Amino acid sequence: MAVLPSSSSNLELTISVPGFASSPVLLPLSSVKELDINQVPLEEDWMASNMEDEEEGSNGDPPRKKLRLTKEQSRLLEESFRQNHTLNPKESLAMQLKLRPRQVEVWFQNRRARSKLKQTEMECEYLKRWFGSLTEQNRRLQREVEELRAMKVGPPTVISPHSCEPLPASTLSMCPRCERVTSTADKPPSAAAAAAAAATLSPKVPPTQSRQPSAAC
DNA sequence: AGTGTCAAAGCGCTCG
DNA sequence: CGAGCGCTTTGACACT
Repeated sequence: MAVLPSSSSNLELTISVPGFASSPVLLPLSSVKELDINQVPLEEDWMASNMEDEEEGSNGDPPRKKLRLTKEQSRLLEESFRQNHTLNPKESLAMQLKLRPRQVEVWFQNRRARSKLKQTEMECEYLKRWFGSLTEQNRRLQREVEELRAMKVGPPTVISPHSCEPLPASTLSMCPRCERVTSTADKPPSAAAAAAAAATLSPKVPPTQSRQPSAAC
């Protein structure tokens, strides 16, 4: 994932749809809002409650206290996450934040999960839009076919320059650039043409803008 | 009361 | 075999 400078209140994400160059997208980070709402506890009080948590677990059913990270802790964690999505070395960061290494580890795990979730949501959103535009394009082409059928123009007789025989109408198509009738029977699709067709199908460019004049001529 | 968020825990998988 | 990680669930807390 690309790392770009961003403010601490933004969650940096990239979307990686197959065939697409990943593009960073900035999203609001909801956790910051929550931390703003909360009063930041005094360091000593907060640490005291943290250390109480550390003692738990020796006997059965210890009450699990909800930990709230301070603004500064969140900021440092986010900064560290932006530099590297995996945690290393965990002890030094934990010491810097006055947290247990396990807490820092868990934070990174959760942070990665949130990142992935956001990315999945964005991919889903993108695919929905893509599906919509493909549906629209399909509708347009269907209409075009109907119009052409309605014209009921007799098929032109085209003599192949190679075989000197009349070509079947089904093999003929109009080049949109030079507006000449070409035949697919004369020229079987090359590997390059197939690749170009695949490129048209793959979402490298917005689907509605991907129709280029064919390179038949 | 219902819902959303997020720290934390538990479990299984992979890898060196 | 242990460390590290992903995935899922749990529970505390805030907000409506």
